[in-house]
Amino acid sequence: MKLSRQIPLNALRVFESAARQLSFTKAGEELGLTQTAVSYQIKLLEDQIGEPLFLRRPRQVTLTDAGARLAPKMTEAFAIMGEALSSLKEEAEGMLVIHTTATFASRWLAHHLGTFQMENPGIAVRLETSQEMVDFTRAEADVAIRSGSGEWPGLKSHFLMKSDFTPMLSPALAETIGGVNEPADLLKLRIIDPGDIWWPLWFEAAGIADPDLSGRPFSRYGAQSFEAAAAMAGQGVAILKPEFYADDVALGRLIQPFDLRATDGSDYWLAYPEARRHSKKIRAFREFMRGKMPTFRD
Amino acid sequence: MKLSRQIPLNALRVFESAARQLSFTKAGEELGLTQTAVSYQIKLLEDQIGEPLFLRRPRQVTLTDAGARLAPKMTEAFAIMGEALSSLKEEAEGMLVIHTTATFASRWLAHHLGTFQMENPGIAVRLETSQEMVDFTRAEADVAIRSGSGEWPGLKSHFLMKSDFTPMLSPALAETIGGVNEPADLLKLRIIDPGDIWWPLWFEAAGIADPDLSGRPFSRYGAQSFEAAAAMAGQGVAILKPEFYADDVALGRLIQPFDLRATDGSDYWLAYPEARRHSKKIRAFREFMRGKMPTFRD
DNA sequence: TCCATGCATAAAGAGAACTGATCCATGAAA
DNA sequence: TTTCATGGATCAGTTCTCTTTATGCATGGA
Repeated sequence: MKLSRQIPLNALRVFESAARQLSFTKAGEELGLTQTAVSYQIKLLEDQIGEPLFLRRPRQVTLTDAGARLAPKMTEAFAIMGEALSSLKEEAEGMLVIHTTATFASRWLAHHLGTFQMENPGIAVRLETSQEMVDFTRAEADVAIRSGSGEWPGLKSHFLMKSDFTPMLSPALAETIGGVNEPADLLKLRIIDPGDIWWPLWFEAAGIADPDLSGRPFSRYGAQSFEAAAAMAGQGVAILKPEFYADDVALGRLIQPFDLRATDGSDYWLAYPEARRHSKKIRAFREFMRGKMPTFRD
Repeated sequence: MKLSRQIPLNALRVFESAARQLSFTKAGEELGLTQTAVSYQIKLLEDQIGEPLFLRRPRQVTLTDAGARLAPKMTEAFAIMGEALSSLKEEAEGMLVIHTTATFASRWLAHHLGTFQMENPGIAVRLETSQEMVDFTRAEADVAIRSGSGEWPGLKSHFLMKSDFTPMLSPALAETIGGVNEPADLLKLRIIDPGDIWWPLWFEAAGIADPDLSGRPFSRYGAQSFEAAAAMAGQGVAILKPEFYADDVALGRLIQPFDLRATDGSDYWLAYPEARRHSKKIRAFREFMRGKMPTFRD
């Protein structure tokens, strides 16, 4: 059975307007309908109720007792709906939930989010971090910043930057072997997380096809930011995305001995559901990222 | 523009049910829809709002923040509507407005309406009397009892009884001329309202083709019940519908000297708008009339 | 691993809803 | 009085929303 058969909601909506204005024509104007449609809906409702709601007098309609009782209730009910709906839209536009990795959050967003909030005082930001790409149908998320291929079905994604990496270490540690001058020098030092697949990728790019990392003291940190902290503490060489550690280089806590970077093929992307690309808050964040990321692409 | 574009009322209705039960399938059952339809409507609403309302988790859905804020408001609004609508139906069914002539009201309804109200304690009766046939689109009326042809467009009408008439007078008046034995005797008496077109019709039926009524003392009462009162007071002979005065005959206040009745072609009918024939109160009144009127016809 | 549950998606069809044209009644203005 | 303007009703035609059937997918439990 059609839903509209049970409670003729559209007819009630039309009735509410017509009762408020005591005119079918005006109701039509208010609702963007023709007078014909209003007449049709009112009759529909009257048939459903089994009672006339309007008395048709020439050049004006008036409410019957029944209509007069019904009208204020309908006005009230539709007011509640309208308010709930519009306040929902407002609130929804005021809260931006960003999902990203712990590393990107701490190393990049932390530095730039303040600017976004200055520019968008009406938008509160909530940051969620996780290792996996967020599923927008299962979690409350507006946008995600992730490394990957940029191919996610149903999502619109914008290229942010290449996810390439290079060895980094503390200046003091480099000094212990008289400076790091060529890639092979790194093998004289402790490698932080030698199981990381980035290491063989980088060494291969550096011309050292098959470095023996297997026998080395093994310590898995799992998150780049922890590895970076270990490197800054002089505990070894870490392989990091230099974009994230520009500050630490500037402050002398880390050095990047080689310009050479390697990549594992996955880049950083901004992604959000295709259907929500016109949302105000999403547009605001997208434009903010475009301004902050020189390599941003649509 | 379609009305449903502005506020997707049907989608909200579906959302309300789904949010209350946290299940699309159950919502479908409650509303008499398939799960597919529910899914479609929810998506429609989410697109309209620009914000997901449900989180789809395996084997169950849960409300997002936005959904949780919206749901109680919708439940409230729909409750108001539902209550207003059902109380309207109850009230509407509890008040029966009968339009009829003053004569029918005082001479027939007055005697029988008590029975109707005993049988239908939930229905209050309001009686409106007027000379003209009521226009159901312009006046608050549920049923009308009228004499006429029974042909009223848009109205369902039931034959009640023939609208035939015969002379009636007080026994005392009849005695003054030694009893009324043949129609011509009536011409010896004062005729109440000799201008009434019923008189020539009846005399013609009685075989007196062209009685001279023109020179008689003229008094126009206009309503049958006033003429009847005058006849009972012995002021003359009135031409009346005997069905209305059976009581007065039984009490000896009036006599009907001849069985002969004449008719002007119009009968008594019960009428109401075709579209409202299934209304409970109208059905109740129709069945009541059927029981009280031996000549009632569908 | 297999089955039951619950939602999503696609395609197609029904019919509700809307429109445009026209008609009618009435009150006001000429 | 006649004419005009206003406001609804009616009718037929059309659009497109909504619904259904069929199917797929993911997950939790047996």
